[in-house]
Parts: sequence; structure tokens; C-alpha cells
Amino acid sequence: ATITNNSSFKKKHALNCHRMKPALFSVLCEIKEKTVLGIHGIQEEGPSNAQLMRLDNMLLAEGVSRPERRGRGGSAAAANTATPGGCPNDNSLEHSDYRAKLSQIRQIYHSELEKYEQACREFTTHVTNLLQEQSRMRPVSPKEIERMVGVIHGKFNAIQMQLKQSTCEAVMTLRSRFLDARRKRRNFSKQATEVLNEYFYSHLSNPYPSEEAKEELARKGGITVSQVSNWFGNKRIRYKKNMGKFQEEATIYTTKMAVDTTKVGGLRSQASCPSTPSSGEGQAVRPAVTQEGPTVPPLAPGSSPCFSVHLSSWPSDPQSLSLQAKSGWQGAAPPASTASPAGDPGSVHSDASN
DNA sequence: CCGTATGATTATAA
DNA sequence: TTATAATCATACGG
Repeated sequence: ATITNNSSFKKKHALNCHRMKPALFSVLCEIKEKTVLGIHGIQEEGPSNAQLMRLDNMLLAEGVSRPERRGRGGSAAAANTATPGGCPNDNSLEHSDYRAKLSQIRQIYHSELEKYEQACREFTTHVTNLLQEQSRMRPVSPKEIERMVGVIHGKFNAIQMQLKQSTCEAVMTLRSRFLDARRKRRNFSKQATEVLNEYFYSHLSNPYPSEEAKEELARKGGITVSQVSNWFGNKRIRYKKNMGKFQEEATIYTTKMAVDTTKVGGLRSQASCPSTPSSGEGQAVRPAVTQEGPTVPPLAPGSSPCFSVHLSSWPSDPQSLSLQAKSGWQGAAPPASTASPAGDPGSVHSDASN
């Protein structure tokens, strides 16, 4: 390659004008092409492409990259990726703030992206011009220019990927900050807690509502099935953990249930009754309540036919109620009798959640 | 403010 | 997949 430009300018000019020049030039180009191809044949770009696609999809799903201009070729043709997380959460009350912030992120993202693309274009044209200029002096084939352009695009794509990554990060942060339901917790309505507690205490021996039952409860309480599941999960564990705290509540709802059933027609619909309250159970829960009795006058220990506090361990089986006493969780911590003096004072206000 | 209540999420196991 | 247990982050009442 150095042969052509070692001489003086005059010789160069003479060479350029030589009639064999084009042929020689093309031969040189060919040789160079082979050499270059041999040195670094294929660009890598394997995993980075996959990651870029992941980021792209995420930004698309998050609504950052709007469904419009997909300027460059090459990239995959925007698969569906209909966001499954786009549940009908459009309560649109808190979302306005979230939307605003998201739009801000989107704006920055697009302006940056545009900046990068413009810089990429400028640089590309600059380099192209330069190479074309030099192609008069030394063998520069169109293919080489093309490859150079490809390299440049690769570099800028890497930068763009960084941008996309940071944008993704920002979106995730924003999302966790605004959409995390824990930060927008509202207590359930009285109706909802009512319904849930009724079911819980009337099925205390097996408080695992079926899917249909969950749907029913969700419908009655005006909440979602997931919320019903959450509620029962929390309720079970917390009830088990500290039964003494829930005694009041239990009596309230069991009596309420009893009243309801009598009102309906006095049938033994409750599943909780069957347990033979022969020996041990009553002592566990009752005493404390009777102590504190004044708070709930209407309940007389004998009046409610079914006091549904069975001490069977739920996970096993509702039917086997005979051996509850030795059950781990209950046997270990008899809540009522001993715990009541110390633990009770703290527990208050069974309702009035809202 | 502080402590408790509470809905939701996370980690883990069966 | 669902249940438990722990934990988070807020709501609520004093």
C-alpha cells in the first residue's frame, strides 16, 4: 500500500493519470479487502444484541418508547410485547403524578436519543467524506467505508444502550416508588372487612376459601380476589400467632353469624358447630372473653351454639378435631387463660378501622 | 411522634 | 401454584 504514495506529488499525479491506474487500484483494493477480512472477519455483537433487545422491549412495555418512529433498520420489527402487567389499574388518581414523571423520563430519553443519533449521523458523514477524500490517494474501497460506518454505528449503539439502561433503571425506580401498592395502602371498607371476617370466623376450622368463595367474597367486599387471598393469608398467620388478640373479634363475628342464621331460619349451616366441644377447647378461648365480657353483653357463653374456635392445626385437616391439644401452635401458647392478664390490655378497638 | 393495625410484597417450602 | 412466615411501608389513633 505504501508503494503508491512514497513518491513526490508530481509522481503521484502522474500515477493518478496513468491509464493503468484504475486496474491497479482495484487490484490493491482487492488485496486489502482480503487482508482485512482475514484479520477481523466477523464482528462479535452476540450477547449485547440480546440485552439491547431486552431493554428495548422493556422500554416499549413501559411506554417509554412510544409506538412510533423506529428509525433504524436492522433491529427486530417490534414484536407484540403487549404488556401483561397493564392491568386495569387505571385508578388514574395517583397515576397522574406517575404519568408526569414517566413522561419526563421519556422526554429526556428521546432528546438524548435524538442527540446521539444526530451525532452519529454527523460523524458518519464526516468519516465518509474523509475516506472518500483519501480514496484518491490510497486504496479505500466502498466496502471498507461501509465497514467503517458499521463500526461507528456499533459504537454509538453501545452508547445508546447505556442510555436505555439508565432509563430503564429510572423507570423501575419510579415504578417501585409510585406503583408499589404498599405505599398507597388504604384500609378496606367496613363492608369488606365485615364479609371477610364473617367468612373467616365461620370457617375458622378450615379458613381456606375456594376460588369460587374468594370470588364471591371479592364481589361482596368490592375488592379483588388477590386482595382476598392476601387478607386470608395475613389473617391466618396473625390469628395463629396471637389468638388472644382476636378473641373479641371472634366472639363478635360468631355471634353475628349466629344471629344471622337464626334470622334466616335457624338451620345449622355453620360448619364450625360439629366439633365436639366436649372437653378441652372451650377453656382455650372462652375464659378471657367472659372476663372481658362487658364489652359484648349480648353474648352469653351458652347462647352462641357454635363457638368456632377450634384448635386444630389448619394445615392438616378440619375433620380431625380430636387431638388439637397437642397441636404445635396451640399447645405451645394457650392464649386465653394465662396470656390474658398480661397481654390483653393492649388489644383494643376491634372495629373502627375506618 | 410513637405504637399498633393492616394491606402488600418477598422469601421459601411442599 | 399456593401456603406460611417475615418484612415492608403506610394508616390510624393516642
